[in-house]
Amino acid sequence: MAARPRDAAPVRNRSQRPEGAHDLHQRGVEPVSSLRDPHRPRYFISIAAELADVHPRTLRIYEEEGLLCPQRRNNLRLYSEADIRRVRVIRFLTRRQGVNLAGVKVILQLEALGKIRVYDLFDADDVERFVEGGIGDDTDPDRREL
Amino acid sequence: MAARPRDAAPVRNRSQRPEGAHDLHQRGVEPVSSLRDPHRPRYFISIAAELADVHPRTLRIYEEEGLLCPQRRNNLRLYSEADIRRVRVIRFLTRRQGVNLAGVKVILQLEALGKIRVYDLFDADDVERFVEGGIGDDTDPDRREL
DNA sequence: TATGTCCTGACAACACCATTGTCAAGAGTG
DNA sequence: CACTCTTGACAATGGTGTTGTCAGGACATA
Repeated sequence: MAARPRDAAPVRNRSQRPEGAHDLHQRGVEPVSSLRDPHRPRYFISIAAELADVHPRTLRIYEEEGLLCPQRRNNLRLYSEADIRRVRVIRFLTRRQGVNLAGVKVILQLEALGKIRVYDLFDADDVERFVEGGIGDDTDPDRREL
Repeated sequence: MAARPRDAAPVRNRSQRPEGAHDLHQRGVEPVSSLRDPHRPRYFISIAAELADVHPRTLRIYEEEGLLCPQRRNNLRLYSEADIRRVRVIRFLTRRQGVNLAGVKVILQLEALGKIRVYDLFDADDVERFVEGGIGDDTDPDRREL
């Protein structure tokens, strides 16, 4: 494989983190909930892609499709942990359940309306494997099972 | 177009109707509800396909996918009006909303669980155009609007 | 007997979808 | 300067949904 092109399989670059991100990565320090606000925009697209296990190009497409709406700062997308979790739900529905994006939209709208919870629709362990796992604490969900 | 091959775009053949079907087609006779039991298996696959505006091959695939379960008599599929209505809902979700079959399964399961009604999720007129319309009285939904 | 329609299992064509890849040109940051 | 971001665009690949078609057999009807 040649030199890694731009937006290729993402590699974490700490310098990309917005203000405050470093604090969250001190090993063994459990962040106070005010630091772990799940809606706080904190990750650049390459990091969010890595945490969500999708391509940055895919995140841009999800936004175009109306599935995501990350905040902007100086026209840079900043993803929150809630955004990342949402992408993981989408990933669960598309990869694991084979639902296409049109179907995902319907299902997520039902969840937004409070009629369902994706968690309750499928095997909890199955959903958990896709959706939960390190975001703020940077552990890889698959690696956690080792 | 050459001679119509088997299972091609369906053409109604009255001889295919199971017992009792003729009674329902007397013009101007409003059937008693006991005749119009929506769960009564009454239509061969070619007629059901025509009424649902899909191909017989598609009905067989829906059955394979677990989306439909028509009754059998002497190993012949017999579809009820409820079956046909269900196919029309599937058609609405796939053609109109672009949802794939995996997504349709999730949505229909939610309806079966009583959590949602597909009718309430979308514009009622839109759903109506796809789902309602002559089944027992053999009017074509699109033709009704003329 | 002949015809029509059904059955299962199988392969295929075509249009569309989802994800990724790549590119150019520009902007911002260190 | 190097890196990463932005938008807009085109393309490759594997998968999906619908339809088409085939063979061989079963059943009903004329």
